Amino acid sequence: MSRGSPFKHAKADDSAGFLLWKITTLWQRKLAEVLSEFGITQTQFALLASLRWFEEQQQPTSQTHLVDHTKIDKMTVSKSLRQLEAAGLVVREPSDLDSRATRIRFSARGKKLIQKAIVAIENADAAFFSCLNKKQLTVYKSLAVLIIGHNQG
Amino acid sequence: MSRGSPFKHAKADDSAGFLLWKITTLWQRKLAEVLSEFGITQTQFALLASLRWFEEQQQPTSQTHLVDHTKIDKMTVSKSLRQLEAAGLVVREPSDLDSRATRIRFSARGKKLIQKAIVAIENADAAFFSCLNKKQLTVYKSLAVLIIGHNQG
DNA sequence: GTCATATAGTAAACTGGTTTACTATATCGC
DNA sequence: GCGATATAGTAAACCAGTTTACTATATGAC
Repeated sequence: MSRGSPFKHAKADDSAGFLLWKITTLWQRKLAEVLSEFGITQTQFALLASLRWFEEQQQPTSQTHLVDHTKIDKMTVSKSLRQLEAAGLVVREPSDLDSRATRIRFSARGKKLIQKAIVAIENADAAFFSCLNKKQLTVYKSLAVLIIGHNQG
Repeated sequence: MSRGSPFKHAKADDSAGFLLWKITTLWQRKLAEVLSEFGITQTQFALLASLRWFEEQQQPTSQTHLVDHTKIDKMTVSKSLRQLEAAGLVVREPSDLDSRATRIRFSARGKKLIQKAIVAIENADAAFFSCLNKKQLTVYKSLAVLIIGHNQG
């Protein structure tokens, strides 16, 4: 934690974790703002994006698949998918492979929405990091990959 | 968002925002784990750390000061401070400068706890970023500062 | 002084998400 | 097959934090 003003201005002598916290706050805010246009939360976005990935692989998708893939806890996944169903963005139906499981699919509306949402997020992303030039962005991302590798599992 | 597996492995061709989201998740998890030993949330930690900063400046601190400083919304600040008061970590008393305002101070226990918590967080921070050497860390932080500067206000 | 406006803080209702404890089905060892 | 164990999903209670709408005090214009 900075020995100077810990919250007002980002400084290079702030700890990495503190800078991370600030970036995150700003990024989350932007994310929430973009997603609110689509009427979905970050969690729901992650689930839909994950679902899209499974559908691209042509894999029938259960809630458990989404849990494993997104690392979102299963109760949250259960509730969020019911909300998404209520919003008409996904369809839930009993799996024919495993009668305990629920198969999740996009509705037509849901598929369209996630396409658009992903584009919007990509744009927001580009804008957020637009102060870095190509080289800096590459460096930033490679360091990020290092940190992630170091801290997961 | 990656065109490959979007959630399993961090890759340098993932978008910066997606990598940020992953790092953040990992960092928040670690943070929550460390803070749970002290029985406080991240929000409460931020408030206590901010309060410590004000007390170091020898400034009498109101809830509004904490709101401005931490950018946490005022209702959350109000509730969190009441919890912290109930936990015996801070003292709330009417301000003598402004009779609408509440002055916030550490209890002895609160002061001790935040010292220790800050050390614990600093250690967690060092461990989290320990895969970067000194130079890399400096680069990472300077890019972070750029990004923050670009995106706030 | 007094009226209009701004500020400090909060109650109540709500939201998103987690924890705990459970049901129902599947699978594995025998 | 059949009993033990694991897995898919959920209901209910709970928790942290936000939104909305409000009270009370302070401040500024006149």
